[in-house]
Amino acid sequence: MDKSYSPRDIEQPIYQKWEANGWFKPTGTGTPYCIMIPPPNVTGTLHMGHAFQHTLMDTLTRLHRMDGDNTLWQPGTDHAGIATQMVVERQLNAQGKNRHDLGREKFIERVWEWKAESGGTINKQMRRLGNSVDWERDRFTMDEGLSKAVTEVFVKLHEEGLIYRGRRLVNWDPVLHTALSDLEVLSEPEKGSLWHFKYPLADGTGHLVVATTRPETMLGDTAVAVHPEDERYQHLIGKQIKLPLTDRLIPIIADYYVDREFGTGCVKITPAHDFNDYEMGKRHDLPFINIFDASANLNDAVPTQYQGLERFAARKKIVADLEALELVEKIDPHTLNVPRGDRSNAVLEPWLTDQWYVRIAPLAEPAIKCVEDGRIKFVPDNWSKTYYQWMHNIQDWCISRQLWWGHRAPAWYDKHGAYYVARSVYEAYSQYLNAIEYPADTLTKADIKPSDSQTEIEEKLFRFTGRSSSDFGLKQDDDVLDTWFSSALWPFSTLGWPEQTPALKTFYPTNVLVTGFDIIFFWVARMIMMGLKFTGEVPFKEVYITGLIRDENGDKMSKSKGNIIDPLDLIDGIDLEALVAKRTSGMMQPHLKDKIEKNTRKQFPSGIPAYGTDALRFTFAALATQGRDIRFDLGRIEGYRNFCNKLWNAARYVLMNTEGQDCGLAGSCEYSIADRWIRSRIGHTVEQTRKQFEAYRFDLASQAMYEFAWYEYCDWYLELCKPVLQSDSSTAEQKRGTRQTLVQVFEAYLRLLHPLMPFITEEIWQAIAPLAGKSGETIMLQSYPKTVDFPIDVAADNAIAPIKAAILGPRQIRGQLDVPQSRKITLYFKAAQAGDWQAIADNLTLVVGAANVSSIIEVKDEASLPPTALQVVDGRSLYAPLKELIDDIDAELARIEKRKVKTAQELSKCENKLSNANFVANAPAEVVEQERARIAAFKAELAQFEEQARRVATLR
RNA sequence: GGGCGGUUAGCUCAGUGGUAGAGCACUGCUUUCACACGGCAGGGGUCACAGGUUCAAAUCCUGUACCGCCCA
Repeated sequence: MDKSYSPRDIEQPIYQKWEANGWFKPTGTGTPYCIMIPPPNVTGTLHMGHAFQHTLMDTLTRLHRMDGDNTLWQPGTDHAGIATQMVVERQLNAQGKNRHDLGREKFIERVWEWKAESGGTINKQMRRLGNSVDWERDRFTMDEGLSKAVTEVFVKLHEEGLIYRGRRLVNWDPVLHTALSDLEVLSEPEKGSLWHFKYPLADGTGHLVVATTRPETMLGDTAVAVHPEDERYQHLIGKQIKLPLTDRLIPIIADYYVDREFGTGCVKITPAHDFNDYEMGKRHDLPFINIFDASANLNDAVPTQYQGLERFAARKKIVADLEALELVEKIDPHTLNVPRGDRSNAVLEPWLTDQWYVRIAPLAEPAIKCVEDGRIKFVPDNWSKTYYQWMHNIQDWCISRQLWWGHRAPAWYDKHGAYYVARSVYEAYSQYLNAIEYPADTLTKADIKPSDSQTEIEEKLFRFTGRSSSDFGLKQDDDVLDTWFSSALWPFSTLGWPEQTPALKTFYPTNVLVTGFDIIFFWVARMIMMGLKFTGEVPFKEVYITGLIRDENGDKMSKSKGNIIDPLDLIDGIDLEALVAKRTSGMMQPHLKDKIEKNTRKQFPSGIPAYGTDALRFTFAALATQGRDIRFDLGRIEGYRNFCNKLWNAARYVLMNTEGQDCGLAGSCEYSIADRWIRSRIGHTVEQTRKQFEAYRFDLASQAMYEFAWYEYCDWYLELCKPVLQSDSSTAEQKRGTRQTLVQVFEAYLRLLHPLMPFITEEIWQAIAPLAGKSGETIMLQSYPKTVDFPIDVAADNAIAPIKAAILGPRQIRGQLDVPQSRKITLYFKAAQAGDWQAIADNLTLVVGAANVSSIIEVKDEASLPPTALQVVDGRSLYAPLKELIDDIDAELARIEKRKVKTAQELSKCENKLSNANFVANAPAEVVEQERARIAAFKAELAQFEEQARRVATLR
């Protein structure tokens, strides 16, 4: 092994070997275990959140694979309708073109080209992250198979009346010219105004005052509403208003929906441009006057002087015109929720259109039930409440989008606007002919086959019937479906549904979904609904909800904030200039550039060093607490990079002491107490790690592994090995026992750690495994360690305590008296319990070597000691002759005093507890006993310090 | 308005009834035989606040304050 740890050199060759050997594929034997990747946007890149979740998924995947399961981690990407279309349109804009210049077909070709160009980025990133997905099963939501699933689901839902076409208000994006679902609307409070307008009564008896936040919609008003019990307006109900700026008369109606407290208590009603007014319009049978076109400019339903005006220009003009008519009573500042599109950020308009909807209530009910009855479990469990709350208030889902990129709705229209939802154009024609009572065998007679393209079908049909396209042709719906509609089918469509494939039978329902809480509604809930509907089973048994990765200030990472960190930059490192360039290029809001540059230079004055994949992965695991927000700070990853370095060097040490030597593979071995102890500890660590992984506590699992490696194996065991291995007095059996333990424990530990840190463990394992008698091409297919492999050894755990005390005592004395650790001293040891001295005596070489003392002497009577420094460790007293340490008596006295104060504090805490009669009476006996024992120990310690102080003082 | 979460060391966070913890940062010592990306020793916290339950509360309950997220 190289002298220094260099992740850059080891990681990618290892990954290539794994992939080339096909080791990521399910083995075909064992219990099936499957995780579906949440498909990222095919043209995007993986951000920190992806890298985080992928780490957790890969860890679970590797763990189960090593545990013998038939393991599949299913990869893939989605087509991200709006996002992708926007990117390609922007590319066209840069060339001074738009999508309409190209036409639909050419435009879609362009998108596919762009997908081919950029689509590899994510897969490349995943390989760098070590993700062990089955690449041969890579899927894309627009693949033929997955598209077939989309069509099948659409047709079936339509057949059952669960998909319908409806004309109603939708959230319309006037910039992107498409409808959006409720979830894609972001409402934020924004500063605006509340305009108070006088609306004259038609009978000339005066006016009333309406308050509105959207003056421009007044041209579409078809009523004014008051609360039915509002005493102020009783006399007006039923009268007519002469709507200013128009010639219309509109009624004054009464409706309980009106909030008497808001504004004047009179509300203008614009049924075609407000969701609440829409409902009221239906209740009162009001006209729906649509005053906007698709870009939210005023259309020809308004008086000529306003036609063609952009909506906010219209607002200004209308207010000005009303002012001229002295119909504006007042304008108050007002904060209102403004709905904006999550992609375009444009202010959305409620707009009357025809769209496809999924009737959601019948799907939601079983989806709620399967969480209630535990067939699906959220981890942490709290998230089920979020899920319920949304599911109980769920609205029908608008699934059509007026885009070009996506799955086109499988519906065909005839010239009368009647539509035929069908699995193919052939089926559509067949339905159509049937609907218009054309002879049923026309298609067959015209020699039309189900596999024919639309062009072929129509050519043959028109030739056969002698009719024309304009008269007889069908036209497919222009709309595409919400990307989430196809994502909702992901757990079964990727496995081959609607075919009953072996993969589907084996891996569905999948085991766990790992995702962020931000897409519980978008995705998780919809997968559950669709999974239950079309397979009769839940799509996954558990949903592990991760926190969201934020920057060091707790802010969400986003391109516009310029605080994004590319996971690959943490792996490879990046210099400051490149980082600044990356963060400030291709910005949507160029005016933020200076600020972003300044912040970046401040936060990373010398760029980002290379930490390697393993350190990054370990950091993610350590940060995977149950909290909702995860602040990513470089200090953490640096610490875990150091951990990698520690492991690397520990491996070098182990190899230096075992390579080419007898590691006891054949001959007999004698285990030292340290050997037995570390075997017991790795067993304990295996148990903890398995338990925490089981509970998705990646943070606690990583902590258990970190602590074992650093604090037990490196800090203690490697040190305790040295005396045995270096001493001439230890026997061959003893040396073999220690060498064997060194390699066996380390080898097991590498397997334990492998799912989290795949690369460094593989690299080291290749060198260590043969010495431990293990063979195999790769660590990733070895068995995951089991607790029974290293049973707990209570006797060894007990015996190591006095040994540790004998080593810590002199170390602490030297440290506290500022004496170099290298100075050899005589050590006096006073036992705390039976067996203490025996443990020391049995391991004299070990202790003398590790403690760096010249000799250890058992103390029976303190009076016989020379003047010494005292340290109490874990109840055991350790003395070292002062003359071997220092000349300064006061230094030792001061040190003793400090220890004394600490002990006295602890003692008084315990005494307070025990002096409470209720405590003694009510607390469990063992707790009381424990307190009593602690008091005794503290008292003994205090007495020793006092005696010590007295004796040392006499030296003055 | 409804729902959910947070407040523990300088910073980032573990810790669900019984001796307050980790990483980073900080201080001193240590560059010799795995590792200075190291070792050893050490300093630092009335666990947001107020009540309550309990022999015992960071932990359970109630309320308050502040911060945050989701939904309407």
